[in-house]
Amino acid sequence: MTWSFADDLGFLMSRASGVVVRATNAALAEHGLRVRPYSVLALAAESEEGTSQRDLGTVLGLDPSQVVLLVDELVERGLVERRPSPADRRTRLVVATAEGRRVREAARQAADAAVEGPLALLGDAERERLRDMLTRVWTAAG
Amino acid sequence: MTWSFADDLGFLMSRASGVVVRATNAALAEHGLRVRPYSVLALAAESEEGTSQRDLGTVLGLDPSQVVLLVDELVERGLVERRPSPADRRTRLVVATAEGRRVREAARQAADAAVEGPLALLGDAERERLRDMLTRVWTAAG
DNA sequence: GCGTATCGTGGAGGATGTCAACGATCGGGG
DNA sequence: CCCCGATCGTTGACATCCTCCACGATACGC
Repeated sequence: MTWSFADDLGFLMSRASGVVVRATNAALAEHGLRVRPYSVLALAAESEEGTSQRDLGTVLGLDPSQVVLLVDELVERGLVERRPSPADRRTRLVVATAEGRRVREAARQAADAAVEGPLALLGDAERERLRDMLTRVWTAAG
Repeated sequence: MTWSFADDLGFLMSRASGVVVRATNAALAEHGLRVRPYSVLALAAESEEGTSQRDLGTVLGLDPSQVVLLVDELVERGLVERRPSPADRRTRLVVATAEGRRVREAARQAADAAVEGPLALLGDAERERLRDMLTRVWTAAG
């Protein structure tokens, strides 16, 4: 049986991303994380000096008000900390703690492994093409 | 500037589908619809006899309890109606009204046009490949 | 017939997205 | 040097959306 939606790109992208997100969430649950807090933690751990909350929001496509809550949660659990920026007293730099970096690394491996399920039917070259196309869709919208 | 997320397929799929969904919602707003109610309406309009709410849920990946509310909303606006099934008194067939079919057609054209923005950078052959890959991701998760 | 499964419905709770407002701070133009 | 508009973080409100659980009504297999 085939429906009009089976060839609708918007529908397919929603369903596929839902599948991947759910698989990732299930894997992250062992580490007490979900996709959103994990992405904040991972991005904060990318730089030694830390990342401003505004930058976290822009890169991850999150409203600043959501970043506050996510960072609050991570601070609560000792995975990141807020530091004053030496250059701008308005901004607060979010930097991962040693514990945060450990958790992030373990979570990353779990997430990568979990995603292999849904992506099993895609070869390396295909994934590369998929990455390329999705990036173009993303950037075409500013 | 490039981050670790820029090549994460899960992240890209979420962002890209978000872009498409937002563009679609904006286009559907002129017709007083959003993506979810629209998809229910469209699927109901696919068959003359109507579609059971359970089937709507399974096909669209929605919880049955959500389908109830979405159908309620569409009934309220006279776009669909619930009919008893001749074969099973438990199921209620959701069938689009004449008005519902008109709205659905207009909404479809608006949605198709809106999606051309984000997908502008993809050629026809690429869209076909994208469809194929996303379908495999979707079905790989059963 | 009787037990089990299914359909629609209702309700709870959490997660997510969007928007408006506000104090504190920065930066630039006069 | 001072003021004004812009920016950063934060809070609050609100709508959407997802995931469960429970229930009455009905169907179906044994």
